[in-house]
Formats: sequence, structure tokens, C-alpha cells
Amino acid sequence: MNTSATPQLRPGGRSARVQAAVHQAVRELQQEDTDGLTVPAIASRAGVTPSTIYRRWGDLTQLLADVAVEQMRPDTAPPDTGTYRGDLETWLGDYLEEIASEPGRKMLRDVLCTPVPDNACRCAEFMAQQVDIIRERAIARGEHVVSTRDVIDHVLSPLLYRILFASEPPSVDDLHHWIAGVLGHRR
Amino acid sequence: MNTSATPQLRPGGRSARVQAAVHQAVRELQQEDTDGLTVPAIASRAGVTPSTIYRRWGDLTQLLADVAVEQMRPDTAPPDTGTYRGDLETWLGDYLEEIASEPGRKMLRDVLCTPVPDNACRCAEFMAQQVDIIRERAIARGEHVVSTRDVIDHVLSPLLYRILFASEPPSVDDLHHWIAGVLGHRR
DNA sequence: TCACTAACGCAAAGTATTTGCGTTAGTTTG
DNA sequence: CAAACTAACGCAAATACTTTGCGTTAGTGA
Repeated sequence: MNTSATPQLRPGGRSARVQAAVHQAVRELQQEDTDGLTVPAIASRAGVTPSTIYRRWGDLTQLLADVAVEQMRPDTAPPDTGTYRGDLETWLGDYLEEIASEPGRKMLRDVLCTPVPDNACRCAEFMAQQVDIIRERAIARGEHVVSTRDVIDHVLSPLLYRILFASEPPSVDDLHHWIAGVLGHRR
Repeated sequence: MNTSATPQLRPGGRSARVQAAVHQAVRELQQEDTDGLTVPAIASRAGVTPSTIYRRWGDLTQLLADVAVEQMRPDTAPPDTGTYRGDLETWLGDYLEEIASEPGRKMLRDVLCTPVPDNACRCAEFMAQQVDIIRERAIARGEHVVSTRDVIDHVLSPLLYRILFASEPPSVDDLHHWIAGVLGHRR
């Protein structure tokens, strides 16, 4: 029932090994089978029994959400292009490309579809962190910056709205237009 | 397998009655049971067999998405408060309250969690229609308006982003701030 | 080392999902 | 209007997934 990734180290805890095996099994099967992604299949691949997965994650959707959140965790800081605007355009461009792809959209759905909102929050924190890194770097350069909140409200939000609700993902031009918008008006 | 609501009228089609019964059963059970919302339960309540539902909708998630989309369809035009800003603040305020509630968030999840993106698109169209009605009314009054696209990008998008990804829904002040933002800057 | 606790494996029981086949209802054609 | 046609439906058997009780095992603290 523990959907979080933080293992509580009480007497009988043995979480790390099983969690790693199950997560890896999910990632592998997601690439191969595309379709037959079931708890028994994951359990078999991970070398555990289905009941282990059910007891630990509850059901398939929560396991998939857990895996998706981990895959969304940034593994590196946004590339430094030398300017605030350049950093935003580059990182958000890469992010757009990644999240607009079919596996990317699947990951987003996996995260959003769990009844517990915690997973989506963690993704939001990841994204805010990246925007913050870009912002701090710009401040160190002496550039004029806007709040991370404004970047999220007026660039990341429309970007994700389009990907989730529209039939076509936003273009890079849309993205640059939104960035120009937040950089243009003050606060 | 026909997940859309438009019934194609070929020889053996008999869709309308069963669809209505199943949709109503889902809505009833969603209020009562909260939890035991299964295909067999829905089928029993609707007076059909489970196989009917599986053949027609594929699985529970697609059925729930279909029902959620129908519940999101606006039944009335946004109230006319006399001004563009007032109409936006009132309709978006009501919308925020509705969609930030637990059943509202559940509906959003149901719509977004289906692999076929068609459902979410229809919801986006519903929302755009409402914003457009408000806009046309303002134009008829001779008011200065902004594009529906800008309202969606800079008001609706952050609103939905917060509801989906943040731990707290946006406040009415946030909403008014976003509306003031789009009404303030040109285009 | 020993006691303790939570997680795990196993297997049986309980549900949900899929599928083949016969039947029924709605549509089109003559 | 009647006959032919087609897709959806009901039924029931087969399959697959999920839940649960109980004994065992591995990690933790004393």
C-alpha cells in the first residue's frame, strides 16, 4: 500500500531489491509488449509473485504511476546556453518533444490517472526545480528574470494543456511565443 | 469498440437504448457505491450483460471516459453579467469550483486516462465554445476582447494545471489575476 | 547472537474479462 | 409491406486477473 518511493527502514523492511526489479520489469515490458502489460507478466519478469505487487502497489495503475514518476525525475540540469531565454527555449523545447511523443503522453497519463494526487505533485516539483535552476543561473549572470510561477503559469501550463487536451501538440513557435510573453511583461 | 457517441445507422444497429441505460447506471453507481464501480455491477444495474459493455466500450476506463465527457458537456450558456470581464470571472469561477471538487477531479481523470485522445479533445471543444460565447457577446456589446486562444492559454491552462498537478487548487484571486493578465496585454 | 517485524511466496478462493454461438432488433431493399 | 440482411445482444463456458490466509524469510535493533 506504500505508493511512495521512500522506503521506511523498520525491522522487517526489504523493499529496495524488489522495487528495483519490478520497476525495471515494467520499463522493459513497456518497450516490448506494448499491450500485454499485466501484473502477472510484470511479476514473472521481475521474478516475484503477483501478490507481492498487489500488496505493495495496490494495483497496476498505481505501479505504473510510480514508475512514470521516477522516469520523469530529471537526471541532469538543463543545458546552459548562456542566456535566460536560451535556457528556457532549449529546455522547454526538449521537454515538449519528449512529452509530446507517444511514450511521453503515456507517462503523463500514468501519472495523472491515479486517485492519489501525490504523483502529479512530485512531477510538478521536478519541473519547477528545473525552471528554478535556469532562473538562478540567470540571476547569477545578472540577467533580468521572472518568477518560476509565471513561467509555469504561462508557458508550462499551456504547453501541457495542449498536449493533454488538444488534437495537436503545440509547435515550437507556440512555445517561443509563450516564452516571449512572460519575458516581455513584468512582475 | 465504438467509443464515440455518434451512432452509425447501419442495418443491425441498436445503440441508443443500451447506451442510455448504461450511462445512467454509471452515474447512479458513482454517487452511491463510490468504490465498487465494476463492469458487472454496472451491467446488472443497467439490465444488460457484462459482455455487452465489454464489446461496446472495450473496458471500464473507456466507458467512464465516455460518461465523463457527456457530463462535461455544457447544458447552458455562461450567465450574462453585462461585461466581458464579469462573464469570464463568473463562468471560470463556477468552472473552477466544479472541477476542483472531488467528483470534478475524478471526471477529469476519467477523461484523460483513456489512451484515445478523442475524449479530451471534445472537452477542450466544450470549454472553447463557452469562452467563445462570452467573447461573441462582448463583441456585440462593443467591448474590446482578446482571442479565445489567449484565454485558454493563459487562464484555463494554468487553472487546469494547478488542479491536475498542484496539491492545492488555485484561488479565486489567482483566477482574477490571470483574467486581468489577458485582458491587460494586447492581441 | 537472538528476538522482532514487515515483506514475501505459495496456493486456494473469488472476481473480472474474453469468446463462441445462437437469437433478436433495427435497417435496407425489392 | 415483407423479406433479406447486418450488427448488437444474451448466455454460458473458458480464461485471466485479483484477493486473501498462512507459513517462511530477510532485514533490523538490542
